[in-house]
Amino acid sequence: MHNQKITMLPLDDFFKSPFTVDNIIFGFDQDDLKVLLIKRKEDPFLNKWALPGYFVKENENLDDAAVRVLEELTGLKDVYLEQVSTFGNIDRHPSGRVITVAYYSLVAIQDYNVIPSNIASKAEWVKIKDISELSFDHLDILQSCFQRLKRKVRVEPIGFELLPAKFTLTDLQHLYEAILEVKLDKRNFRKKILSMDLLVDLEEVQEGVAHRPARLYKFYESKYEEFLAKGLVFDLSEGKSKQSKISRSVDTDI
Amino acid sequence: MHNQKITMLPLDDFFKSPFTVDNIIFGFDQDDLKVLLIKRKEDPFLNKWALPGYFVKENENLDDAAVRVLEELTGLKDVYLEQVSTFGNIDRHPSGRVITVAYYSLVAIQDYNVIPSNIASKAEWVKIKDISELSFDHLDILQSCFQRLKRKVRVEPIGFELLPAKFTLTDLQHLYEAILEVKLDKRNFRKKILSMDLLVDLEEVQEGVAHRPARLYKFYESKYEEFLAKGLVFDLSEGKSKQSKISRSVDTDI
DNA sequence: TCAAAAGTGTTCTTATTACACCCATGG
DNA sequence: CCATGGGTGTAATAAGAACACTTTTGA
Repeated sequence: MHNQKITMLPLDDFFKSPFTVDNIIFGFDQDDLKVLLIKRKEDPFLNKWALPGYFVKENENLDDAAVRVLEELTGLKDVYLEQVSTFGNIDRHPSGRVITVAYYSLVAIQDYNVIPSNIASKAEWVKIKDISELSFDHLDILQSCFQRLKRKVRVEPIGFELLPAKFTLTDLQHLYEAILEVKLDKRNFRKKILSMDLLVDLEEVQEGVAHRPARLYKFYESKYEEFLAKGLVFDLSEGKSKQSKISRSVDTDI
Repeated sequence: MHNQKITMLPLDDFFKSPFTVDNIIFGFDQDDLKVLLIKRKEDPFLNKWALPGYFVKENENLDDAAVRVLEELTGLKDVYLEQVSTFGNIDRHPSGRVITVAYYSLVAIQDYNVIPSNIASKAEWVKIKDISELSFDHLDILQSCFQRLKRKVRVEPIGFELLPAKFTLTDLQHLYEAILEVKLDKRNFRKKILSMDLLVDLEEVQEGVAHRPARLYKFYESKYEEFLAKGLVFDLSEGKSKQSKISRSVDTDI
């Protein structure tokens, strides 16, 4: 205790790096899973597509930076972001070493109005299957977050965030199919999802469709949150492996 | 393209932080899950217990830094480390802002010889349930990694890393019970684990125990790796919720 | 011979899978 | 009246849960 000042090394003795946050915002639109991208108007990667991300400030927690940067570049506000992982290879940024922390989120595309600004000349929802190239190591980051989403979908209910307030069972099935990249059986899907007591039948139907109109549902909010908190395993994929095992997740974070 | 030099901002214009890696090394010993801790011989937190972690160097990838720092502080070599998450709140380090990336690993305690050095005056395996206080925000980091381990155990086989080469079914059951913090039914546990074709009966028994000696098993390596790669759900806990659903994981990383 | 842990099966219940036809609407 | 997607049930199989007694060893 008496020599505290003597043994403490100043932080300036250590290597310091700039660091950024990058956001992967997933949205679902019709039958496609999409990601929000910006077109850069700054070098490096001028005029190239990238994830909306930028530098963290000195007096800003990482999580706060992710929220701020997302809003500055795309206009998206009040989005819940979850940290996924950190990319810190020495050569990942052409201008020098930059460490980046990746965050992800799920949003309903129709609820947000995208306004590009700051270093973004454009901000657009792009189908995930059409993305083959991105700035920096953003394609790796996207892959990593997509893996996380696929995993998460099996352990938590997902959809509230990605679907409009009223949706059909087919919409929900298509969402699961898009994320899991599988085909599901309509009857089994419905049986399972309805047995969970997670949906409320709105006693309304679609209008103006050229076929029998589908019933509309919404999520039963308190039940949805209970499932989120308890983290019940919630696998809707089928025909996989005969070695499947019953599972339950206790944890909240994935 | 013509004005690339003009629009590119130098990285020095942005805030730079020192950053560290912290390692959570889980081990299993008898019936207890343990974590490798060091006693610090440097301020801040002089003489306090902490996770083995230190600053990253300029020309070092994050993953490489985690491996190096672990060896320097505890003598553990050739340990596979997996990134868990990054802690970057502005006030997490008393000397100023330091961002830390947490890594975790599972090892068989008896396979490693712990040698404290560098800023570690001691390095010891400590029972997880006996840890109530750690330096910095290391208790939060530990909690976060323990959650991850609990999740992982349900989605991948675990044990190869934590158990000695030869073990009994009861050892394996106790490992699962320690991680999941539940009691399992002996018959159901054995039925399930043996049906997976993951273990090899060594046709040997324990020696020198004051009770009927148990058979010894080892992991069937190629099968084990196949399970790791395919990520089959592998839940051995019971008596949880009537809402359990059959699940399968496709992803490798957790 | 006693204490301690090993080892072993069955029954009941619940969840998953596979699968095909009629219905309601707009054009 | 036709094309389009909506909506529905059952039977067979597989997996999980609950549960108690006998065996083997060393002390």
